[in-house]
Amino acid sequence: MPKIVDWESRRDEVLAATWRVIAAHGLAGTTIRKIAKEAGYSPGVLAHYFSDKQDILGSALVLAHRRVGDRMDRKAEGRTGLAALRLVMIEALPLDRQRMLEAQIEVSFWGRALGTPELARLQNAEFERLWGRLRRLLADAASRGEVRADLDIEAATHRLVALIDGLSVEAVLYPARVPAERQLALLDELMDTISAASAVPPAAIGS
Amino acid sequence: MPKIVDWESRRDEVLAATWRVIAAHGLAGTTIRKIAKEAGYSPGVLAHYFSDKQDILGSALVLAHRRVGDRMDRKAEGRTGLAALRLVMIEALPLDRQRMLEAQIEVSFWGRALGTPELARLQNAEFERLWGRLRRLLADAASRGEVRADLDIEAATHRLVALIDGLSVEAVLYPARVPAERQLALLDELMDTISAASAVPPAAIGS
Amino acid sequence: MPKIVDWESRRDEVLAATWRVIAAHGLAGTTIRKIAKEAGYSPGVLAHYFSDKQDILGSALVLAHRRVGDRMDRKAEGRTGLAALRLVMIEALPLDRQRMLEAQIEVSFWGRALGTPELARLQNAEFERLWGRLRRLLADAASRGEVRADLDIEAATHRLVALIDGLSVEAVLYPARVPAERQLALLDELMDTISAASAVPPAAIGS
Amino acid sequence: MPKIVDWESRRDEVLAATWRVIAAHGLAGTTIRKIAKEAGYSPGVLAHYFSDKQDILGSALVLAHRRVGDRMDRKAEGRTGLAALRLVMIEALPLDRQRMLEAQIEVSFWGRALGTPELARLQNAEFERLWGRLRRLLADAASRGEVRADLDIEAATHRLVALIDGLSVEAVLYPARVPAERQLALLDELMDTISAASAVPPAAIGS
DNA sequence: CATGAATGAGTGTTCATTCAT
DNA sequence: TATGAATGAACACTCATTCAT
Repeated sequence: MPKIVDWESRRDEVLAATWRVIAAHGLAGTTIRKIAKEAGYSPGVLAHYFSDKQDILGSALVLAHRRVGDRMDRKAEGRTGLAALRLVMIEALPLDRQRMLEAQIEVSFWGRALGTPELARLQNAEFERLWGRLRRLLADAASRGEVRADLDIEAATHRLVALIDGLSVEAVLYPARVPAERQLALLDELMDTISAASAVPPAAIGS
Repeated sequence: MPKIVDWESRRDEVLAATWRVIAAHGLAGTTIRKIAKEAGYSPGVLAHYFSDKQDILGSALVLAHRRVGDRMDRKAEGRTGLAALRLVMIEALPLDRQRMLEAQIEVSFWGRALGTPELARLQNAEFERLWGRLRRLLADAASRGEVRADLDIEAATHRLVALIDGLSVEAVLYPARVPAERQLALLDELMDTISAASAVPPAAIGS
Repeated sequence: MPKIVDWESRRDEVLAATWRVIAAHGLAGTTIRKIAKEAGYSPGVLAHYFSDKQDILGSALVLAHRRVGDRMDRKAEGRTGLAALRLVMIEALPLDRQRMLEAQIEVSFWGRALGTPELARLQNAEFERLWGRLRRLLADAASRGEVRADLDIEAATHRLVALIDGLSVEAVLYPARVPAERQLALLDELMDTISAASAVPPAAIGS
Repeated sequence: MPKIVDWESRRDEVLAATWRVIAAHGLAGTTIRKIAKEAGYSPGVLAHYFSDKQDILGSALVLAHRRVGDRMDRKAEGRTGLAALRLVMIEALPLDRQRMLEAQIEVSFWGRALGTPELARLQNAEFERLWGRLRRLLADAASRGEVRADLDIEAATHRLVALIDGLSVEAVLYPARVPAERQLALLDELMDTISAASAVPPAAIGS
């Protein structure tokens, strides 16, 4: 009678350990042995839950994204339009320890995509989900008349995503330069240029 | 009468080969053997020009930055204020093949900083230079009355830098999503929110 | 139920293989690959039992000394004074195959000390142990009135140690010149000059 | 018209540099580059004076021996028997800086013999010369009636050689334990057991 | 299921040697 | 004759992966 283990929770446990190792040693310094040690298991056990190292790393990235996505869902629940968008954006910015860790994971994987097509595809799909989520929120806000009438939703989505990505890498590399207040200021500035409530004349922006 | 080689140009030759290897195989897949092969030498030669692999990689990053900086100098020469700033920004964005390669180099190194404090310090210093250059240009523009009277120069610098970083990583990972026109549109939008010529009432933005 | 290995005995197994490789190829020709092959393992295994090559070599030297020391303990057990001293000396001289191997190990490491301070320290500590053991035995013999009343114990200890070292290197380099009988003759001559019982007329020495 | 260089003196210059490198870095840390640098030449020039590294090292050892031999010749000139023997022995013991350097060279090469048959043969020949020199001096002393009538000249030679070798290695590894006075004391003790004049009462030895 | 011993390919690096200049 | 650039093999070491227990 084999021991019954909670497959999913065991996997998540290992993946969370993977996050910590990546944050501490970088992706290049992340070995299966370090992950196993951090998780409290023997190196060989990972083979039961993952096919290989690539699987572990990819899964760690996906899980991190899912955690962020879940938080976004919870925070935006019951809200709509720009109000929901702002809360979603806040979950994506490296504003506290947890989100800082997520940014470290994220940035670590970016450079890996160049030599690992499989990972590049994965990142593309993940990126697509974030992009789609933001675009949907913007479209929702537009349908509610919350945004400037002439807003280019694709371009606006791009501005949001670029802000997340830009601030993420800066927070990882130069944390002192990216305090939470600055991040919120840049976010709100951006939201203002989107908002219909802004006194900004349409013709002056995005032309 | 020994064979005389141009030390500097030989180094640059190897570093350019390093760029190509990084772009093709990623930083993790960049080995000294591949660099030597790409440069057309035997693995041992690199020891003549560099102390170790870290030296090669760090030098490759610094040289890439210097190339960008030199182009910025040339393009901005004889110009001032926002006009100079725009030309400088254009050299930093992944708008063509060359600048795309530079973005690939840049993004590849970001993830490496976490496990390599030495590299993190180097990146900090390089980042500081870009940040300082942009801030100086903004201050120059301000002194010429080209920017909004109430502009927070630090925050505006940050928006510029975040745009560069955000678009860089996106261009590397999802090139189809970041065509040159989109990049220029986002840049000009940002320039507009900075410019005094903008009809945007000061109170409406960045408050 | 993982495969259980006797850590200590596996280490000793590798170290004994190291001895054989050193004796056959010299310390300069001793590579991790040769050691692994001689021990019957793949090169990578050694990393499980030793931190690095220095660790292997140092441990091989220490183990060789411990083997000699253990034999000395066994042989001298229940004996005292000069009788014990003589048996101890015999274990240190390259009188048979096993002790010849030990001499080869020993001599191989001497030259290594110059460029390896860490190893020099180790050798100093080991030398100290042999010196102390011989001095204690001499002091014991003195307390039993077995040695000449005016014997300088430090100098006498030195003569014993110098004999071991001198004969060791000669046995390694010119084995034909250092047969067992010659070694025993030199040892007994030396013991005679120490012994109080030495009724040996001057003329009888060296015969 | 080619530049005329003094072949021999250029070789000796390189070999003296080799001694210094060996003393400073050990034989294992002695590279052709270090030797060339220490001698003030470029690495490639050594190929003009030596066939390969082995040639350099072997020649360095032989030259060191010749230097010692020359000193012995000079010191013993005009002397005979035990008086000459004592002066010769003194040149072989690590009594001052120069002879200490020679001991370092010597000891460094001992361990190398095991993996380098060619070097072992060389050392055998060199050893033979020292052995022969000492034996001749002893035989001369015997013919002059200076030694004990029943002295075994071979065995006595061996005691002399073993003293040199034993003290040499100890001086290299544990210099503090082998001060000049101790070396001279051990030498004179040994000379006493050889000398016919030795009216030394047993009790006086070792004081 | 879990272990951790074992594998072996691949890495950065060093170095004696060669050779065009 | 002298240079030092270039070669390429060998080294110690790391690590993902496999597998007997």
